Amino acid sequence: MIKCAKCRQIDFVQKSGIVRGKQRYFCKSCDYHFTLPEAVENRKNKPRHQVTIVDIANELGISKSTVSRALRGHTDIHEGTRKMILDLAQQLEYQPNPLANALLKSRTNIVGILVPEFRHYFFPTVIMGAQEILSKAGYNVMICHSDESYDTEVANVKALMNSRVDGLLVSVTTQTNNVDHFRAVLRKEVPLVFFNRVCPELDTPQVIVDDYAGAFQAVEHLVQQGYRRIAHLAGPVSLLVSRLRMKGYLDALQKHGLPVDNELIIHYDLTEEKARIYANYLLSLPQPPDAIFAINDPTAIEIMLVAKSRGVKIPQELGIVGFSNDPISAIIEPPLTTVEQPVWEMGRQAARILLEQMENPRIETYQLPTKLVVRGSSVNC
Amino acid sequence: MIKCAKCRQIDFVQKSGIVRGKQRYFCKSCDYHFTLPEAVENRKNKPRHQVTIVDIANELGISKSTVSRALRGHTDIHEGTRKMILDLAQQLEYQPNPLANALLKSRTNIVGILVPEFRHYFFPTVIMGAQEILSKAGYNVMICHSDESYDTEVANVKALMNSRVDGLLVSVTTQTNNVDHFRAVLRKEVPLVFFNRVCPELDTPQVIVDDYAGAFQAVEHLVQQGYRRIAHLAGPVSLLVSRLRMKGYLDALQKHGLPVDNELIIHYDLTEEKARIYANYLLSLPQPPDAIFAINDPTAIEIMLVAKSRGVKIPQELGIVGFSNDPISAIIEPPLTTVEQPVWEMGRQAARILLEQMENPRIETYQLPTKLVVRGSSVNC
DNA sequence: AAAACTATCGGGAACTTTCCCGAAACTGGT
DNA sequence: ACCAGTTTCGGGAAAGTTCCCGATAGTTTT
Repeated sequence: MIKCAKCRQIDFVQKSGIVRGKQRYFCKSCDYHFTLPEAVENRKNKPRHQVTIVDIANELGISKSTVSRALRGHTDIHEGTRKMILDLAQQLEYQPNPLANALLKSRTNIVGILVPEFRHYFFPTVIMGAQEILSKAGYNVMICHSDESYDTEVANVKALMNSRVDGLLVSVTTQTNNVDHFRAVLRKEVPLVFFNRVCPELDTPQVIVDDYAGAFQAVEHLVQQGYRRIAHLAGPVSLLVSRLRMKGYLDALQKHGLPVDNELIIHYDLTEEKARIYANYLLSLPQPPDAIFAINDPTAIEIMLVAKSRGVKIPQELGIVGFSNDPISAIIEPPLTTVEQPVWEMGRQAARILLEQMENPRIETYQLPTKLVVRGSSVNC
Repeated sequence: MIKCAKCRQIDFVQKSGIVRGKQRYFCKSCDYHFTLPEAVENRKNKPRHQVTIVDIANELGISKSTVSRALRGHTDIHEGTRKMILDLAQQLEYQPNPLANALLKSRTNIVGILVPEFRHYFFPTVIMGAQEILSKAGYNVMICHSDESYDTEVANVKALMNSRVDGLLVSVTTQTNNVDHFRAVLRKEVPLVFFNRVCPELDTPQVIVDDYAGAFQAVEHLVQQGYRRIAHLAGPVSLLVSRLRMKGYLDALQKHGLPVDNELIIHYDLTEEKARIYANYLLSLPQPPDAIFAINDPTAIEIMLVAKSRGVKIPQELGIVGFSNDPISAIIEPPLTTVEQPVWEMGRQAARILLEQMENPRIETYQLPTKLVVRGSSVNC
């Protein structure tokens, strides 16, 4: 009843157990185990055949090597053959499969970008700048945001690395104190460039703006406008930006012989709620400040809103200066004095450095200029 | 002097041309062509060996199939062996190569998101919502922005498809009239979901908000506040959102017996410059409007700025209502009345539908609710 | 006309993983 | 000891490219 799959005889075939639910047989004659082949209809529903290089080769009766060479623009090929191949490729709408290429060369042509947040003007704009350069260079971009959470950042770095990105552009969270996950990236020799919120303790390029000079100018401007009791709502100490702007603030005070009052210096985590809380705190001090230098524009704007709600007049009773020239700062009433930084250019620059890093690794810190933009929130006339 | 690579004799060897810069030889004895092997140091500098499944197999003296099964949590394997493999994998920090998997299964676990711009609150927020759902489902996200350019959009779709994304989340540009590039996506059976700026002519799911009701309420609110000559600065006719909000505007006017003045209806391309130009145009009309319903918040804000610069008082001389409740609209002075839409939720919803689409394709339009948020810019008391 | 080249092409390994299916090594029961 | 049945493992194809290198046919040189 059962024919041996090999010798086609039926006499020596006997049952021999069950494998994966299917009856197995054994032919004593040819000493051969086998199971009955399934109906072919169970052929696994392929997703839809893609036209490949082999299809072209078969169609033309040549080898896939030749097709590959033609498509890659290699020299080692006859002009006629190349034309033939190119024409057919076009006709069949051949699209090379980047996955195969990536597997072979172990490079994906994808760059990962990791930012802490996405809600304000700053990071989306940096990303656009970076994307401009990267897509020109033939790279795709994979964007993650860590939502200011250290754990998410670690997870994202892992996910990006697992996706085998060819490089990483990163701005860390306010919580990032441990940088082991970035060390792992460097250990695997994946190019890594930090921007804005950088990691100076790591031996890899960093792109920042001249935070010190910007902060210094901002505070000096406040002094020149006659403000004397200038507070600073700063970012977390973990961030280099915070420390640099802080130093600019302190040095400007010192230059003009103003005392440093620790009561007026607050580090916070850059969340909206905390900004409001500390703004309220500052304004309800027995001796409240007559001006506040904020770590960035969103912070400055929260301060303005709090001041307004308390009936504190800007700039008469309170001067305010922010940092980064978010478009919103020109719109708000009164318009916000702020330190302009080339945001878009920062993305471009970071991308360029990343690309260069892939060719010839070099560790350097790049600094972009800042410029004070004076508006109504600080002109005490 | 030259030994034949085959027979090891030297007598019959003679030169036989040059291939790729290297001297080639021919052995008459064994009828064999050969070149001298290069020094091995030229071995191509591999990027750094990745630990693979084969490394584990070799280390343990078992086959790669077994390792694969163990790692994939297959049942067909001895508990002891599995533990051994898992332990070694952990020790070697084995990371499966998603590229090989992608090539084999032809799915990348990447979803492409394509938006027209990136500068305002809306799209980044939608993206965050989508990302939340998608990353939970194990997908990475590749983001492109077309910068409101049709050509860039086409190029981006092509790039994304070429990267073999498993699905696409799209909001089209203001210029998009031809949708052949999306038809190509559908033809390749790649799941595609539109959101916000949708393509109703394509048979694929669309996620929108109740634009009609939102617009209707907004305009009705203006009427109830006593405004009688209400203009509408609308988006391009190509976008469904524009048409729906327009219909809401018209119907609200009609319901309250107000005439429709075509002079007061302007379609524009959503750029800042044009917004300013048309705002100025409206306000310098012989019979200027006493209120403007703007297609979205950025437009409304441009109008406010223009009005301010012309000394037009808001809301006394000009009522303004926007659409989408951009956070900036609560901050600006006076605060902007606007139609709130669940932006974050729109991203989540679009992502969920895309995921469902991958399992069982179904064409449907999903509508999220809107809600009027009344603020100072329209309360004419 | 042999020798020395050149231009062009083909074969097959390699990249890493999954999956199919056959096979060996057990387990118990007779 | 023999057999049915089960558990566990290995071999090898497949996915789509690129690249190395050997091979062939035609062309020029001596």
